[in-house]
Amino acid sequence: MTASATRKTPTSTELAAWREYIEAADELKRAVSSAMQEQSGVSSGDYSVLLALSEADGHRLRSSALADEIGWERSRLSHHLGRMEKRGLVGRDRCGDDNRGAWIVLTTEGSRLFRTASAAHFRVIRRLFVDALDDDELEGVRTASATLRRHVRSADGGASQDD
Amino acid sequence: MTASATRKTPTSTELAAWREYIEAADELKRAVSSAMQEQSGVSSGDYSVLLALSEADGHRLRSSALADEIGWERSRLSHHLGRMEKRGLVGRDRCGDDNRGAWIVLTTEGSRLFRTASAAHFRVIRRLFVDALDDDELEGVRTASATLRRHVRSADGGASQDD
DNA sequence: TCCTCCTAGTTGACATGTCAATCATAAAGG
DNA sequence: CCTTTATGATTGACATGTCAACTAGGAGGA
Repeated sequence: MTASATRKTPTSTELAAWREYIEAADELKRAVSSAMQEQSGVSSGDYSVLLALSEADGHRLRSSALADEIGWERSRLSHHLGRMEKRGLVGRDRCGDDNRGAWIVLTTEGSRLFRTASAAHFRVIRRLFVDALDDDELEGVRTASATLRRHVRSADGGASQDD
Repeated sequence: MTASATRKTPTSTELAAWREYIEAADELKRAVSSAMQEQSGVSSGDYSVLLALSEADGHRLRSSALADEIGWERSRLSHHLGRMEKRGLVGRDRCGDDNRGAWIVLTTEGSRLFRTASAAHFRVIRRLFVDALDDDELEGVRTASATLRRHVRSADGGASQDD
């Protein structure tokens, strides 16, 4: 906001850092998804949903609570739940006191698959991510990521701080 | 590969780092895409393609060279080029010595849009990414990202080093 | 009651990605 | 030449995401 604000264009070093960063994240995400899919038949999206439901009270959540929990848009979740329901991983229970929606519940099959997928998830994260970095690097990545998230969230609300 | 190999499951600290990392990347990517789309009507995918073509000799590339350049699968690029062609951003020139494909060329409109989009791209990257980190953090992110990419690439080829 | 507004969630259209199959041309070998 | 095989690229089916529009039920007030 001060000295650097006079420069509109990132330096080539800064751009290179951006490019490394975003491509690394893409490649990692793709590799993790494909390994998880292959090892357990569960995508990262499926896994987020299953994890949130597993940790929820009674293995069930209202769809908007679930969306908040995993940080998804409602419509994205709605589409995804439809697909998971077709596969028998989740179901819906009518909710007495509010008929606008229902509880999203983990089915027996969903629980079973989640246990399998967790093991695969842990192996994959260890192999592709944790094993690549030492403790200091890992800590550096964690704090930088947290900083970036805070920054993006604050910039998004107050948008158009450009120029 | 040694001490840590006896542990199958990442520690909760390691998992937390993974989660911060991947969510930060997702949020950043989404924020950047949406800001670029809004400011210039060009998505990050479009931008990669336009950038590669702009830097190419004669503003043209064979489709597989372009795919290598930006690290995409062929079919992904093919679909994307189809959409960009419909919008008039790229075209195809028959290639004399090998009739299996064509040169992908930047149209005048494509060049024009690329210039606009570059300005937006720089502003957005600066605002959402570069401004969030100091020089040391940026350098840390760059090296950690490079390390991760190397690791993923080597693990992907030789896959299934699990257990 | 009934009108209005809010909230929960779904839907449809479309952009984007992946995978496997296919097509056309090139290159090699008889 | 004429098969066979390799290469460049597209296609179709389908998974996944986004956005805007819509449905339906709750809540408050005249």
